[in-house]
Amino acid sequence: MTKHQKNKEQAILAAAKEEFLEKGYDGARTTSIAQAAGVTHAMLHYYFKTKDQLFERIFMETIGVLGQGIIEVFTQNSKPFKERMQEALELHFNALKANPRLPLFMIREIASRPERFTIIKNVVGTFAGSLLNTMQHDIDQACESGEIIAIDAPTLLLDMLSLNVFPFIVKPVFETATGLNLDVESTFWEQRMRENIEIIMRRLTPHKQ
Amino acid sequence: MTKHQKNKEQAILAAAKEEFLEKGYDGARTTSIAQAAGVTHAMLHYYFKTKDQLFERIFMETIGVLGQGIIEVFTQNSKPFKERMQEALELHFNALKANPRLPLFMIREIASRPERFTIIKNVVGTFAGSLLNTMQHDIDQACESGEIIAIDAPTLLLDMLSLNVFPFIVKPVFETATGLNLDVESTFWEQRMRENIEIIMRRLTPHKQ
DNA sequence: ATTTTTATTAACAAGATTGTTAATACCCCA
DNA sequence: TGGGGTATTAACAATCTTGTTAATAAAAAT
Repeated sequence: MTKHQKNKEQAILAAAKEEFLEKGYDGARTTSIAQAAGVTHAMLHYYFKTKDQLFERIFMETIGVLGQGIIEVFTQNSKPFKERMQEALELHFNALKANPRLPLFMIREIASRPERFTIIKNVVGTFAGSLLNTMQHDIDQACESGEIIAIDAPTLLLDMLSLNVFPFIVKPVFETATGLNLDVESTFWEQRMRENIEIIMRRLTPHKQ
Repeated sequence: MTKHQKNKEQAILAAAKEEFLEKGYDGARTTSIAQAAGVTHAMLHYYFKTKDQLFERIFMETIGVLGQGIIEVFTQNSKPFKERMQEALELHFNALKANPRLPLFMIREIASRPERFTIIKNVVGTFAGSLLNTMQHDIDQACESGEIIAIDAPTLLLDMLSLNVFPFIVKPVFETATGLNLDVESTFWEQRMRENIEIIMRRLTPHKQ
C-alpha cells in the first residue's frame, strides 16, 4: 500500500462509480473509466482483475444507502408513531437527496440481470423481514391507542418508498423533457419532502367526518 | 409487402421489443434478437438498417402508454373532480398493468443517454403543459366549491405518478429479493390500486378536525 | 417467358472492448 | 547499494458486435 497505488486505485474507483451510475454496467466502458481516472487501462485491470469485479465493488459500497433513515428510526423506539414516521421520511429523503442517482442505478442493474444478484436475496430478505415486523408491531400499538388507523406494514412501507424514491428516479426524464435542472430549483426538493410527509400523515390520521 | 417479409419483419420487431425491454439498448444484442426471431442477423439489418433504427421504432411505438388514462380523463369534462380523479388513477394503473415493463424501460433509456431523446422535449413538454393547465383549472373549480382542498397541479400529478408507477419499477427488484412472483399473488395489484386511490382521496378531501 | 424487383443467405470486414503479457521503472528495507 | 517486491506502461491478442457485400433464390411485373 504505497502512496502511488492508493491515489490511482481511488481515482479508478471514483471514476468507475461515476461511469457505472451514469451509464449502467452495459453502457460503461473500462477504457473510459481508466481515461477519466487518468490511468492506462492496463492499470485498471491490475487493481481490479475484471470489469465485473470493479462493478461488484461499487455496487456493494453503495447499496446500503437505499433503506437509510427508515431502518434507523424503526430500530430505536421512542416518541409517538406519527412523529417517528415523519422523522423516518425526512431522514430517508435526505439520504436519497445526497445520492440521487442510486435508486435508478440499483433498479436498472437488478432488472437487467437478476440472476446476478441472488446475493441480495439474503441481505434484503432478512433485513426487510425484521423491519416489517417491527413496523407492524408499532403500527398495531399506535392503532390501539387511537393515534392512527389500521394499515399493513408492507402497504405503508411501499407508500413511503413510492413517494420518496420515485421523484429521484424520474429526475433525469423530467430534466430531459423540460430542460430544467431540479437542483437549482432550490425549493423543489424541500417542497416535495413536505408533500410526502403531508400525504402519509393524512393517510394515517383518523378523521372525524 | 409480400407474405415472406411481413412474417419475418414482425418476428424481428417482436423479438426486438422483448430484448430491448428486458436488457435495455446497451445490453441488447442484434444477433440475439435475430436468433430469437428465427432469422439470420443479416436479415435484421436488411429490414432495419441499424440497431438504432430498430430501437427508435420500438421506443416510439411504446412511449404513448405512459400517460394513458390520466390524459383521457382530463380532456373530457364531466362528473365531480374526485370521481374523475379516481377514474384517472384506475385507467392509468390498468394501462401500466398491461405494460408493466414500460416505465423502467423509458426511464432507463432516457437516463443513460439523455442527449438522444431531445425529441421528447417537444412531445412531453407541450403535452404535459396542456394537461397541467386543464388539471389546475379543474382543481381551482373543485376547490371553490369546497369539494377538495387547494393543491398545485404539478404536485398532485407527481403524487399520482409516484404511487402508480413506482410499484411497477421495483417489481423486478422485489421479485429478485423475495423470490415471489407478484403476478400470481393475484390480489396484490388490485390492493395496490385501491391503496393509491385511498391515499389521493385523503390527500384531497377537506376534513373537519 | 423474361426481366426486374424483393428476399435471403453465408461469408467477410472494421472496430470496439475486455483482458494479458513482458519489459521497465519505482520504492522500500536490509 | 542492491535485491525483492510493487507499480506502470505499451503493445498485443481474442472475442464480440455491428454492419456490409456479393451471390442466389423467390416473387412480381411486363
